[in-house]
Amino acid sequence: MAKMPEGPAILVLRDQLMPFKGKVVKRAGGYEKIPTRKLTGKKLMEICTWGKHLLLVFSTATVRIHLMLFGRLLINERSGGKRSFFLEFANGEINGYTVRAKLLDGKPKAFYDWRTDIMHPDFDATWVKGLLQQYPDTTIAEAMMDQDIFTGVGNKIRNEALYAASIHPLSRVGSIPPAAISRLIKATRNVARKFYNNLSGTGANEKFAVYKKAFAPDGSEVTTEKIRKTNRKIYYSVHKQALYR
DNA sequence: ATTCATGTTGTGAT
DNA sequence: TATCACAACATGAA
Repeated sequence: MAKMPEGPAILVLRDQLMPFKGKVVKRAGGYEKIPTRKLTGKKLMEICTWGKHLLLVFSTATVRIHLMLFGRLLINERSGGKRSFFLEFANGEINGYTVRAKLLDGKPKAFYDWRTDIMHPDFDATWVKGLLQQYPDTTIAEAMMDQDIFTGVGNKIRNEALYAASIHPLSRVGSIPPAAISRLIKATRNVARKFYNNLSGTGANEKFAVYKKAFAPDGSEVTTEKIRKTNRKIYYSVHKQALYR
């Protein structure tokens, strides 16, 4: 399985892990500094996600897995190198390479709010809109990468959603008309859903409007810019995306 | 050999 | 004290 760090990809991962739901851990380990011994003999009660976090829920604790930029989670398969986190069951194994793992003391409900998770049924557009209002001077490009506002959004979804909503990434949040904000939130969920469908279906997601493109679908030129602050690139069409400042 | 990439956290300077 | 810019980390493909 390829690297797949944005929200939709993590949800696909969850789907693929379902055969292990309800199964008992035979052996757990990895070089991540968490007490994996505690997991031996425990039943994997539930598997869920919060944005880019993959959550393995046990009766008294939850393992939070994050793939960062390079992480891979292989199912019933191993590759070279040491596993940073793994679980072995009677019916197969989950092998994490360069994934981060952390043990949370308790159930996910105690830690997470799904109103901001773009992949979750509890997503609440009004709530997210309210959160955005707290950052009027921030650029929308930056706000979209904030996992406490747009949980699960990564660089691909951000750029594609801004294009779909016709908003320039360097627009100031406070200057964007409310209707355009609503459009953006809707577009974000649409883009994410499409990514999820593509990944579930073909296992790949390679179709982009502006991300890493030279020209947008409408024929206009795509501008690429590296934001120094975050060291990430934005891709946008000056022609199509309105700048609010 | 070098550069770049779907990400986050910690540190030192201001 | 708070904020900000950058370093650090980890891997594989081009």
